[in-house]
Amino acid sequence: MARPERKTVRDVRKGNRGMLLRTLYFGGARSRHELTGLTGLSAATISTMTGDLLSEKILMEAGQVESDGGRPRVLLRVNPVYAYVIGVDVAETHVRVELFDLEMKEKARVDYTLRPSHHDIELVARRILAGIDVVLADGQVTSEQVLGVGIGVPGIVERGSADTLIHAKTFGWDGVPLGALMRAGTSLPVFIDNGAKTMGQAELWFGAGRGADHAVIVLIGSGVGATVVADGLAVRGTSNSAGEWGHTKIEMNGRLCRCGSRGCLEAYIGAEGLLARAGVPTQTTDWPSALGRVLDAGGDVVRETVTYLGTGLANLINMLNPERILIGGWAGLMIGERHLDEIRVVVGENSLTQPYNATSIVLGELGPDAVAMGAATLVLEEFLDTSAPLRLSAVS
Amino acid sequence: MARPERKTVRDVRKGNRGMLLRTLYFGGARSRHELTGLTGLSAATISTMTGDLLSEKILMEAGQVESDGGRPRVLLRVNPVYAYVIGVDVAETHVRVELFDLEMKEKARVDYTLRPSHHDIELVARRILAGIDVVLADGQVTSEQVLGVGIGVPGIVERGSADTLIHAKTFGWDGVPLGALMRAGTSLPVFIDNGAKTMGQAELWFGAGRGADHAVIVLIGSGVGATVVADGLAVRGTSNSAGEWGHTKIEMNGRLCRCGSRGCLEAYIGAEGLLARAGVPTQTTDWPSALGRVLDAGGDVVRETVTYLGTGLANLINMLNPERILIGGWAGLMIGERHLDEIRVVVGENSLTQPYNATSIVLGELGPDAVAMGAATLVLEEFLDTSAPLRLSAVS
DNA sequence: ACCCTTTTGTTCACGCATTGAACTAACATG
DNA sequence: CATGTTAGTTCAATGCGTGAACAAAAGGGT
Repeated sequence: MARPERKTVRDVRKGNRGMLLRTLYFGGARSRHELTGLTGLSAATISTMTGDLLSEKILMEAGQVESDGGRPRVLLRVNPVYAYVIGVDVAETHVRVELFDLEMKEKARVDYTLRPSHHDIELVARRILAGIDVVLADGQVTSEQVLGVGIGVPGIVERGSADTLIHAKTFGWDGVPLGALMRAGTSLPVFIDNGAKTMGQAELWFGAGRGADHAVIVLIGSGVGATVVADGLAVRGTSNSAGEWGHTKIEMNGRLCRCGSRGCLEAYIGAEGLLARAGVPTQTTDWPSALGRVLDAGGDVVRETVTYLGTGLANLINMLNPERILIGGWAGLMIGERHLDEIRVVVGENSLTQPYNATSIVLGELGPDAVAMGAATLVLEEFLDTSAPLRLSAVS
Repeated sequence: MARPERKTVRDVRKGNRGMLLRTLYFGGARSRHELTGLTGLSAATISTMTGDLLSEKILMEAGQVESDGGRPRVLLRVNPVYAYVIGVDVAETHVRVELFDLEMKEKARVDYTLRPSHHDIELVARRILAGIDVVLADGQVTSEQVLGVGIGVPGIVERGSADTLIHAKTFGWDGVPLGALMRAGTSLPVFIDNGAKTMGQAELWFGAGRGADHAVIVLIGSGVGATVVADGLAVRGTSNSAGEWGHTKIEMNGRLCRCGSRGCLEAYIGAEGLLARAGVPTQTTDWPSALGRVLDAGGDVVRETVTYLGTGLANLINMLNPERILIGGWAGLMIGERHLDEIRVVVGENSLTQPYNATSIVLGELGPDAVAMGAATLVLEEFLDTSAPLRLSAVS
């Protein structure tokens, strides 16, 4: 019963402005005339609004197109260097900070390796803050030109009213206030979310999920997670921990999972569980190449993996009726590249006809590097929604 | 990426009016002064808006309350007899048509029994149309006073752009155009949805789900279904068939389900599957009392049922992170009344700590009769959103 | 050169929305 | 009956989208 907020006339402008910006952002350069059709707004409104956006330098002209016999159309586009966004990927082995322009072209990047023992939150925060300074310097961008910083972290991100806390067992983080630590070190707006979700967001906006209103983006690495998108929006749940697909039970009294429970999907299709089932020692090996060998060898373990994965996806289809399912994550891509057709067959056998026929199952396009990009997307989303002008340079 | 629609100043009014109406509908009688606080709107706007609604007779005055020392507050409330809504429950054994006022008080009802062989769609449509006339006559309400008809049907309701089609295997319905048949027989607006979902809607609005923004309403009868609510809205999926929880696989190579697949949750916790597992012949017996005997007898079958149900709910919690889970349906209520505490324990063992602690698991309040009421709620929802005045009597 | 046609883009009066401030209404108290 | 207090209304100001009139920028024909 999420009741809507009070609205005033100014909200109308904000909403329409956001819509126009989104059309130009995702639809590419268009003339004012075309925009009337695409947005449903009148020519008058388009004129005044693009006028505003041009003088704010959020839009720019992008050449002309002749229009047989009449005045040529002036194309408008989002100015990719109006502002920049920063995305951060906090993973087990590294902290990566990337600077993007508005078109999500990478302008600079810096990596810090993390020793397995050193997941101290304050160290991580220091690395991020240092990384921000580095990419700004490398990219020759001032802090005032940056709309914000998005951070993808492992574990559950609890967005309390007061502060966002992070719970990540594997990092030894239990209610860690990363948001507060960031705000202490930078004045940039900070957005934090689970890394699997930021990757899902990236696939949804720029990868194989483009244009889908109902989708599930499934992430299979050593762990297993999912991003659920319903009506174009990510489903977050009441404490922002929706999407824990990996710990969904697929077998009663099944294999022991590292979460302590039994029969979790992750224990079968997660890279660690898969390798363990194949008898590969999971301590020292290079996981990706080990997994490659297991998959190429074939046999029962691989067949079972396909069955478990397909059944898990079938459950998602029955429950959520998505129009598209994306398989991502390094392990997911390795399995999918080799066995997508067989997976589709298993899914078909285990889901209802109606929703199965409405779904297409495809591989992710962005690869495992998209966590930082997805995190930056959180900032971009805010910008497109509010199209808030930059804090200082609004007047210039 | 559900892009927002173009908005104009009039949409602002529509939205705010809807919000005001909802606050009065769910919050009970309030004074104009209180409404300013509850809606966030200014006193001026509240004044003009309530003025409109009063003269349209959508609102009415509801007495005064003294306010120490000053002018007394005049209470306003939704006028329960401003208009009426009709709800229809199409089930295996009967078609039920009910007339409600705006407060969802039943004003009239009529039942038609359906012989198992007679699920001919045209017969059902004729029964519904006849039922509408009967309840209008019984309730002494004219057709002009009715906002619309909501219909809850079994199976999958496909809301195509052209027409809504219904697929219900057990009825032998495969793409049946109930919407078109209704429009041929009545000029009232018609809303059709799956019966499990209308019941979920009823629980969400008027039952144990009141006020929950993220909830799952689980329906266990002979079949098993679920309504997923995220951010206050039902998740429908891309072809409106989300929520098929019953055919989610909980066991690889498990029991054969009537859907043809193996290991479906429904095969374990659905009434039919449960009775079969207990060795009760499912042909002629009176299911509810048979189920009562099985449950009271206890033993392995009951313990297993609790385990399967609890695990299934745990999966929902991990995946969707709801703040509340409602167990409904006649069989669900029977199981829940006897074993809710044990179910909670199983759920706790099979779900992640964080989301488990955020969820409360409760029984439905409305009983299995709520399908028609939920269907009528579809009409009510439309009314509260648009607060469209009645088609003819708007001027009066 | 000049005018006409076509298409694109802008300006402006109008209607409709919310709002704060000034104002009126309705009570209790002494 | 005057005063204080709270509730509710009215009105000018401001903001927004829109249609209609208007301006701009081309090509084509004479």
